[in-house]
Amino acid sequence: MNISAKSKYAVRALVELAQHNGDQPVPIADISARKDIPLQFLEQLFSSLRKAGILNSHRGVRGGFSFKRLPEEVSVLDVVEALDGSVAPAACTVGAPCDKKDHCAVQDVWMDAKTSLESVLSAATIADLAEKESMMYTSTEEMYYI
Amino acid sequence: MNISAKSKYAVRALVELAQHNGDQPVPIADISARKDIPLQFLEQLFSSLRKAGILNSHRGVRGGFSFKRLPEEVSVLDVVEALDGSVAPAACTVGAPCDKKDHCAVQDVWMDAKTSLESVLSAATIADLAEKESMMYTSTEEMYYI
DNA sequence: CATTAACCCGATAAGATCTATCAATTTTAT
DNA sequence: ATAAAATTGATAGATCTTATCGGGTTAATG
Repeated sequence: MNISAKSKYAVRALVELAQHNGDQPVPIADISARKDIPLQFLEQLFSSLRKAGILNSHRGVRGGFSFKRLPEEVSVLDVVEALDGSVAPAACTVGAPCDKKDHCAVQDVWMDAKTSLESVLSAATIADLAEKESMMYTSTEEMYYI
Repeated sequence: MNISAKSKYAVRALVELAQHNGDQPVPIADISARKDIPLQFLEQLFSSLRKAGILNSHRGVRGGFSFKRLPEEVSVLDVVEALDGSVAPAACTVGAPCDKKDHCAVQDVWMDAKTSLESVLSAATIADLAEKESMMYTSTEEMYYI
């Protein structure tokens, strides 16, 4: 059970984007530098997120990316599904043919796992995470100024 | 997010073993044939399950495998952890060092996912599944005898 | 209108992991 | 003795993941 580096990078990058969300699009080079994510890899990810309808892109000088959907309405599940596909832990839970010899009670367990994962990951939005991290940052900074 | 074929094979195999659980150990060749699992691959899996304290092995003629812990007390999580390790979807949730630049709210999400998965997978025992499948089998058979 | 910042796209390489098989050995009931 | 069965270590083959490369396109700006 693993969430790919793609999804982990992407969630961190989107949180960063949400924190810098003004009227200007943000170039991926900025995000790459701040979050220490390989630039060309991040390009691939954001390209997928654009195709998934989560981001807008703007080409040319002063271009970059911005949210197409509000960060409040983009969940971690949306990101993971856009980049890695379903979180189903077994193909038989998403329609793939199962070994017919099984009168398969096991499938129910994988299905429960899937449902449970979806529930957790859809509960967390990018906006939530951005706000949480801003608060963490603030309180950490305060440590130095007591 | 994927559960390996190893774990899926193993759970199915253990359900089969639970259904045949008498005083005699069951050879893996039988289980392999009934569940259509590659024999030598299954050997590896059962060897791991033995090392994990879930199964007993008996060598020689009339040998085979039997449960060391009762099927009622072996959860799907136990099996998955024995074969694939932790179900943690991100290394940072199990002690691996995280990128220090992050004031990381994202980690909480992966941690919730892990907890939720563990909860679902530990709720299902091999004995539960064996019983369910026996009932399914019975009712399917009845279909033919109406 | 030339320059440059930035995204776009397809290919591919490097590495890791997963799945499976092979060959040889050891144990033990009969 | 023989045969049934687990044990062990090596390794092949396939697939997936993680990047990187190299060129292309778009558009703001002076």
